[in-house]
Amino acid sequence: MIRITRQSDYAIVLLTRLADEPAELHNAAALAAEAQLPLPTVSKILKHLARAGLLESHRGVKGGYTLARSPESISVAEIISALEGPIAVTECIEDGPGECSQEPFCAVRGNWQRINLAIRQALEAISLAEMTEPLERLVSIGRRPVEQRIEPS
Amino acid sequence: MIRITRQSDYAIVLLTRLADEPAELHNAAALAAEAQLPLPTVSKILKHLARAGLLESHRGVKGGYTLARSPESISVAEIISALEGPIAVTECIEDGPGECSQEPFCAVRGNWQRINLAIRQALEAISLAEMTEPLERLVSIGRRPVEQRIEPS
DNA sequence: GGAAATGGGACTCGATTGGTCCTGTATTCC
DNA sequence: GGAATACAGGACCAATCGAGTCCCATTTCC
Repeated sequence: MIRITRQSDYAIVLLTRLADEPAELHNAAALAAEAQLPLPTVSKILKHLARAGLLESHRGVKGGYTLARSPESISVAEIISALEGPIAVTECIEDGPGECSQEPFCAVRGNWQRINLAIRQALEAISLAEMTEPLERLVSIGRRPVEQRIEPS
Repeated sequence: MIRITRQSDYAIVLLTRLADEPAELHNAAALAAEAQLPLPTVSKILKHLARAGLLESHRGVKGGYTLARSPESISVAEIISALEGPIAVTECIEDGPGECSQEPFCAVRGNWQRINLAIRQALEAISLAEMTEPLERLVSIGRRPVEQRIEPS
């Protein structure tokens, strides 16, 4: 269904909370309460984000998480990749060349790669900072990918 | 994983075969053999495409399928929608306003709608005809969505 | 040393998808 | 007119995947 997982969706919601107060440490319990999501799930997501390098974690009492980088430099594509692995619209794209038995007969694989690239670039062009902004300022979502996509790859 | 279903993938492969010989009737068995896919699965996919109006079917001996429209006028987005329903990156987008209990607190829903729109437009901009073309001619995949996406919606 | 927090898994349950099969209906050909 | 062929529509099963929970180890602060 061209669907991201619910966890990626949650992740973005949680990260926007962290982006609101970048200087402070937020622990999993507080974030879960704020976002009205179950604690174990929130905890799991935060762990993944920390392992991917998007969050810095601090253990122990008074521990918690902060953004590892500025919200402007974190893209939606990175967040999704952190939880779901590389962005690949079709199985054959993720598997890489040679894994699909149909490949010799398949006339469309290369074109899927192009589509996949277009989607990935669209997601890379949107920063976490933009996701926190109200809608009016977000016309750039429609525009930003343009420059990147025009140049041949 | 931002993944389309395998059936949508198959559908595009099958449709490219139909697009190669638009004037002739192709039955399910022949298409299955050409694409090296199991007949029941191919048959199911073709039925869905026919019901969605992308294929015209002819029953009886010597029956089969043809494209209902020219390959240029069928978009990848239509094909995916025919098999998977409307393109919606997140649950809350598909459900429509009011269905998500988090909605009053959710600051990012509107932004997801924008992202979803960008992806949908990228898929709408690619025609079945383009999927059949060799890679060199496909720089347009990277360029086509631009004009549509710039205009405010 | 105890409490509180993250780190890293294993595990279960449910939904979705992939795939098959069966019955009915329309069409063609003999 | 009957038989063969091919689509229409859905029921059905199995496998996979995602969501969510739980447990235990490790670190840090008081």
